[in-house]
Parts: sequence; C-alpha cells; structure tokens
Amino acid sequence: MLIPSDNSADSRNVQPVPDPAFSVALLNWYDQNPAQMPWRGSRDPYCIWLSEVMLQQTRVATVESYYRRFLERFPAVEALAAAPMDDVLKLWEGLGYYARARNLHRLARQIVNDHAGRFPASAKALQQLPGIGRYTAAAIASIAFDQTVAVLDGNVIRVLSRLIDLPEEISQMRVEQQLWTLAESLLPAERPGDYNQALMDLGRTICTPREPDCRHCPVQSFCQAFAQGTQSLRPVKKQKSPLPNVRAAAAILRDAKDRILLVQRPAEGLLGGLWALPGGRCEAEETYTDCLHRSLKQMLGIEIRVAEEMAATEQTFTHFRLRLRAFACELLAGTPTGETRSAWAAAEELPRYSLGKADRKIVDGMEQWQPRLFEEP
DNA sequence: AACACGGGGGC
DNA sequence: GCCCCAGTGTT
Repeated sequence: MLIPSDNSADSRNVQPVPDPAFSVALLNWYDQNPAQMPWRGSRDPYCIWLSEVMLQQTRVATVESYYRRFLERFPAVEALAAAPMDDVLKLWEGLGYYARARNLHRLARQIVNDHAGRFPASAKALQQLPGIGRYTAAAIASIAFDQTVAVLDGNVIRVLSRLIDLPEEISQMRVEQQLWTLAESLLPAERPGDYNQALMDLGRTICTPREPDCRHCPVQSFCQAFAQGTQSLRPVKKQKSPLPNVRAAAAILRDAKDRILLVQRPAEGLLGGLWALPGGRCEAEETYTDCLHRSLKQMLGIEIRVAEEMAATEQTFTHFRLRLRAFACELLAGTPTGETRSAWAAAEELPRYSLGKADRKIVDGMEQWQPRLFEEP
C-alpha cells in the first residue's frame, strides 16, 4: 500500500510512502512491452519537444503522421526558425489547437536567436518558453536530458487517482497539487524519462478511461481502486454543461477567372492565422444573409449580393457547436481592402492554403456544385 | 478558478 | 452522441 487506504479528512495530508517496488515493476513492464513511436528512443530535445507539443490533448495515433511530415520538412530547429509561419500552419492543418503551432514557431526562433540553437536542460528554464507548461517542461527535461522531474498528464492523473483511489474531483487546484506531489514522490532517481513514459504508456494501453485491463496491469498489487473495485469510478471528473450553438455564414465569391476569395483569420484566437472563406458568426436573431452583408463590409469593405446556399456543415468545438452555411455571392462594389489579408485562390491552389476543417470540407465539395468546364477526354 | 482553444477515435 | 486525449495561456 502506498498510502493509508481510508480517504478521510484526517488522512488527506498524509504523505504517501514511496515504494521502490512500484517503479521497478513499472519499468520492467515498460522494457518487456515496448511501444513503437517515431520519437521513441530519440534523445534529441528538438524531436522530443516537437512530439510533446503535438501530443498535447492529441492521441498518439493522430500525431504519428504529422510528426513524420513535420520532421521531414523541418529536420532541425534552425529549419523551423527560418520558415514562414504559413508553412508551419499548413503542416499543422487538421491537428487543431493552432496556438501550439504559433508558439512552436516563436520558440524555434527564440532558441536559434537567443540560445545559440540549444535547448535549456532544466525543466524550470524550459517552462519559461512559449507553449511549454509544467507537463511539457518535465517531459523534455526527463526524456531528453535525464533530469529527475515528474510528469502529470491525463494518463498519469488517471493512473495515480486509481492508485490511491482518489474520491475527490480532480479539477480542483488542491487535488491537482496533491497529484503532482504524489507523482514526484513515486519518481525513481534512475531512468526518470523511461519511467515517465512507462506511466503514460500504462495509462494509454492498460489503465484506460473505460474498462481498464487490470488483469494485465503490472502495478495491480499497488492499486487501491482495484482493491476496492472502484477503478471505473476514478478519476472523478466534473460534469460538463451542454454546448451552446453558434451559427456562422460563409461567402463563396468568385472572380472572372473563377478563383474564390479567401481571407486570413486574425493571428490570435480561434483557428488563428488559418485561411477561411470570408464571413463570420451570426449575431443573435441575425439572418445568415444579413450576417454576410455585415461581415464582408466590415472585414473587406465590399458590397455583395447573397445568392443561393451551396453547402452546410456542422462542427463541434471544445466549447460550442458550429452550424456553418455557405452561400454563393456576387461582388457588387468595391475591392477587398483593409486590415484583413485576402487572396483570390484558383481551384488548384486551394490545397496550399491552411484551412479549418469546416472550410476545408466546403471547399473540397465545390467541384461537385457545377459541371466542370473542361472534362477530361 | 474558469474559460478558450480542434479534431478525431472509440464505444 | 458522448468521452477524452502525453495541456497551455489568459483573465
């Protein structure tokens, strides 16, 4: 047992006794069940950093192909620092949380310009860099630099909250702090990087959110939730409120050469820096047509006529549900001007632009809207 | 402490 | 449809 099994208020502040047998059992399992990933085995801080940023809130299976493409295009931090932001965002398209790509690019330039191309080795120094929080700093420091620092991510939270059968809701800062302390107390001095990865592998493959495979768990004998039969109840999470619905309208504007108008979204905020069909969110009670008139006048200073609806799509974001409708439009007056960067894109150029999923879906479907002017023979 | 920030995979 | 993912930054 790692800590007293009762979770009464009296025992809440009792520090767990680190049991060396725990890390030994975990590392043995790790050595005998190697999980293959493109970044596994590398000690290059650039590679570890890239993989860890991509893995933030993103599954291993999703990251693998992105990681390979990214490393092929930017083999070292100097190549990334020298690249235009648009290229970075294009490689990131579809991976989501685009602030990660912006911070990645910023950090690469910082490393090259201010740190002679070298990553700092300490978790504390790493955490000062953009896009690197406590988790990522500890992951890089332990894996690439063999520093004895603990990680705490979604996987580790699940494993540890089961290990001590934690009945409290985990989003509270006090509880999270308690889990960090527990993670640190369990961390062995030897092979901290492998140990951290072993803990995350365990959470990903054995100690899963639903129906954990406790029969094959290498640390089952240490697990209080297993002993109590409460593993499916841990960790305790706060229930989420229903998502609000957001309506948005997009304009399909074509010029004489049949190119369509794209705009670049503001660098910060939702889908920041990506390209998009011009348009925006509908205000309360506002019709889609009125929304297009308003937003295109505001963004680009142009007057349009809104014609027929060409496509509609739905997308669920973290905190709202988007209903996007796209309308064929006609340019009545003016030419795109103002703060918003815009471009007329020919069909064959569309793949070069970085678009969010909803816009990409609409643009990809365009070919079917009307017969091609030039059929293949 | 609460919220903004994407998209996909598994059931 | 719902959950949740190798989290971070802002307010």
